[in-house]
Amino acid sequence: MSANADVAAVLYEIGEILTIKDDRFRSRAYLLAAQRITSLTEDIHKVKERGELDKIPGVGKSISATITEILDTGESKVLEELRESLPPGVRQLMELEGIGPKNAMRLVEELKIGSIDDLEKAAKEGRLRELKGFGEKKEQNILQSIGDYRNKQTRFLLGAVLPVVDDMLAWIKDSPAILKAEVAGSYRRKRETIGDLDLLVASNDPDAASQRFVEMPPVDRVVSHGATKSTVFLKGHMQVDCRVVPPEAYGAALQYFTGSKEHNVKLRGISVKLGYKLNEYGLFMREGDVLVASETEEEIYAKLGMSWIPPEMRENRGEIEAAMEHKLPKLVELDQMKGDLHCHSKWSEGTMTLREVAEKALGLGLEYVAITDHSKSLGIAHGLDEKRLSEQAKEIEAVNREVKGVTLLKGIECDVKADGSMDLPDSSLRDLDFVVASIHSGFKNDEETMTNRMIAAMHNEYVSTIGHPTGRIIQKRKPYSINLDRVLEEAAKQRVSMEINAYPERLDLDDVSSRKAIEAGVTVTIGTDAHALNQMEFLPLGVSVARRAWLTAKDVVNTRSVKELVKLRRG
DNA sequence: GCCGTTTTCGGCCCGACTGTTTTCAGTCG
Repeated sequence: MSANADVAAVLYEIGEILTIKDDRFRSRAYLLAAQRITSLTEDIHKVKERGELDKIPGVGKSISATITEILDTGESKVLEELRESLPPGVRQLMELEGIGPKNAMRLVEELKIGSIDDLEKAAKEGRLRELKGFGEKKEQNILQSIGDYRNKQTRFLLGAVLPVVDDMLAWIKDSPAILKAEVAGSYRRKRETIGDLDLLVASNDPDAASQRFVEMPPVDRVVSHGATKSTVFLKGHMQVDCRVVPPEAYGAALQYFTGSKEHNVKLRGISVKLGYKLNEYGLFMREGDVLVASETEEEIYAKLGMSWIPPEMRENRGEIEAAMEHKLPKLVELDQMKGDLHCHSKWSEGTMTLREVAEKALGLGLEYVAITDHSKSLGIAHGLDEKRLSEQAKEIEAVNREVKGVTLLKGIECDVKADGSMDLPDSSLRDLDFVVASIHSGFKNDEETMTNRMIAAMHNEYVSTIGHPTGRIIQKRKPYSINLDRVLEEAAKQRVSMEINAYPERLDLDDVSSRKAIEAGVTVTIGTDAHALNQMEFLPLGVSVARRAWLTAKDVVNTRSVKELVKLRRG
């Protein structure tokens, strides 16, 4: 899949530079094409071989030729020429909040500023105000932005912002001025990382509501504070934008601020064609500004001739077309999840006893949890050998007798050795209900080696699923090289599932690869990989990935009952 | 550059806030 990522990166950069050059429409064309290719589940080489590049939505003759050039030569003349046409330093300056293309160009061309360090020096010396339109205040803001930029964590893990959101909503809702509040944006779409939080508030007293917002305890600095729109930074450098709207416009505002931007642009284009105008206050007739819908998202989508689209799907990946034909899939829901299929305990590197796991599962409303401690090669994690595994089985049976209403499944997260064989003998695996096979070593091996290793593991008849199949750690470790097409083809043949690991740093497989798995005829299992009791609460994160991948209940093994699950055993 | 219930040319989404240019451009989402 890296060819898709490479092509998308080139198209994206072309689009970015065209934006700087104020070539709005060509820029949009490239950015849209880049986005469509990012979410393409098929290897773009195959599309090219079929001669169907221009059948990809947003790709026409010209971009199709550019893609061919990238795939054949690894380069793009269009991009090279654009890069050369841009004075050095412009793109770096635009990394700063408040500096856009216009000001970046002027700073570089008129003041010969070539980097953020240059800019800081000039601002401190008061030289920026030489430029028309720049004053003392702007200089101060630029210095502030440079400070933010140097401290900034670019994006936050979805799992890490959940508690921040809970606290914020509790504070906001505890005010009589505020009628409704929720977080929209990429948080509501459940992207794996979140750039900032978009808080939406319904109120008939916007001044009081905004005031309540900027007075939140964790606020470090107020960036802007208007009647209906305010922005703050929290301690820890997370940005939160707040919009206040009257309650009758709440649905329109929720739709608007949930995005994605590309989804909304497309929706507003369709509105125009139907004679409407769509903004954060509602859907209006163009003639005379007559309000058509605004209270709920459902009404707005309905007036545009569409089914309501779940937020996780709003990425302009074909969901609008599907909604117009009323052919959206019925996405898997959290309350359909009957169990957790990856969980550690004190027997290896977890911190909780089996009994605690069972009781926590009851509290979460689960019917079962697969106990999948590490196997013996992971000495550092106190992995289980044959003997301890059979001792653990006895304890599992005892807990199952004592704690009613939930079943612990006997399982293992079995290490896949370098040659693709399993770390425990079949005589041990045979007695288990659920086997997660995971690779924990040799991440630097080449694609052929890793792919063959994984495929060999799937040939063991006791393996149920492949754990965290790409090994990536978000923002820390790239996926190891595997040929996912080959792996999925073999998984379908061997009837082995692929895991969506719900641990916040992993979320592996990701949304696009999970979609690809289903298209290849492979089911997915969702596991929290919990090492502590509260980590069993990560299950919703895994469900979010599945929903972003358009998965339905039948695609996800966790929706099966214990009986059905045990029937799925291959060995 | 792409696209088509405005159809092969002429469109291409919409509004709030800031700073400073007394009427608006730039930036952001």
